[in-house]
Amino acid sequence: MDFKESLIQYFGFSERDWEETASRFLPETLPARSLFLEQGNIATRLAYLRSGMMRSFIYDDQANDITTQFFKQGSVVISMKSFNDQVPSRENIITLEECEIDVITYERMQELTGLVPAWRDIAKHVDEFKYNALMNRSIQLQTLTASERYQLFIKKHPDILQRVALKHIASYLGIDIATLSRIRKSI
Amino acid sequence: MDFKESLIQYFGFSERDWEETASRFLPETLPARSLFLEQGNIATRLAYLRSGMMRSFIYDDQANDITTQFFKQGSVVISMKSFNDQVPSRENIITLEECEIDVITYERMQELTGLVPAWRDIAKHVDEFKYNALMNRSIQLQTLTASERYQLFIKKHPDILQRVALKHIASYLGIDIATLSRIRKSI
DNA sequence: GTTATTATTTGACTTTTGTCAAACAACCGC
DNA sequence: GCGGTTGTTTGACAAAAGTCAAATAATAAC
Repeated sequence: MDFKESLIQYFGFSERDWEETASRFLPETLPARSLFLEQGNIATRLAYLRSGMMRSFIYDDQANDITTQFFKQGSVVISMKSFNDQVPSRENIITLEECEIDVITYERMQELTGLVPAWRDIAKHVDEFKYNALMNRSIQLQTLTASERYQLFIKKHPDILQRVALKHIASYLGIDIATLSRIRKSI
Repeated sequence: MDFKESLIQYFGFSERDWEETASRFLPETLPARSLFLEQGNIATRLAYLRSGMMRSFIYDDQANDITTQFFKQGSVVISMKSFNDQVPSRENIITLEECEIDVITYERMQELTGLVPAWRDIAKHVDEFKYNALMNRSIQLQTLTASERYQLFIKKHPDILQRVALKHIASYLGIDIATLSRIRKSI
């Protein structure tokens, strides 16, 4: 089911609602390794990822590049705090491959929630989905060993494993790259 | 500034808004070590914690009690996923001391968002605040050593340290209790 | 294609963290 | 205030994870 159909089915969109929505999402193609959002800037846009893959990352206190999220096909690409509150972002979002996205600006999204009230519910759903994902991730970091975290990751995201550099997976899991290499050998 | 004043000041509440609000929050006193929410149940209530302290916890796959949050005076006590979506909770919430709370049920909260639209914004604020807190926590678990996590914790929450059993702080930080004891000796 | 860059693996070693068991300390309920 | 329960510390040890440096391997840029 595509985007339009799911809006109609799950959020009761009318044809008119869909038109207001579609006219505000603009298709765009980003080359590989290009920044969608840079830290320090206010997130002015949100994207639906039609194809390709992105990741978000921060720099820790030793300036290490730490991956905090992976975005794959079908994901909503957003820095929640920065976009929702219009404050400078702590995180960067960068493409890992060429990406096809549908982009909406903060202003257009404001219009849209005015015109199509169901967009409030969608936004709430997205926020809650992201919150739950983060909660699960947090509990995993809190309770699992490095090896367990990696094994769970490949089980849940075999597709990401194929397409992303191991060093990004390592930092995402909070594991040193050399340690991850040894974990991989041992299983 | 108390609750009423901040609603008037930050959310433009009228006297009427306040009355609708106040009549739906019921004061209650919970004894120490009593469950506010038990896993498997749907969270029917949300509380504002006037005094006392609570924690949320889950059981991991080895049935260890893992603390996931501390709630202190002034916090909103809620299991977000369970309350917002009205699904069974994975987490438990329990008092650590006698607590004075103001409680509102899910139904009353629904009424309130209908009568006082600003409550939508407040709910959004609370959700975002919790999301940001979780994001910070997650990054700490991902990037800091056990000792660094503990030192940051005592710096940010000296008050909790005084009032909560070390084993709960240990599980919250993802550290074995014996290891935490040694970390404490070393600093 | 070739070279330069970047990513991954591996070895040798150190440090950090966990495990198990026992001792000690604090707290609770009667 | 006593006895039992629960919480914390400690020792001896084992396992997990990190560090540094070098060797390979893979990839990107020309």
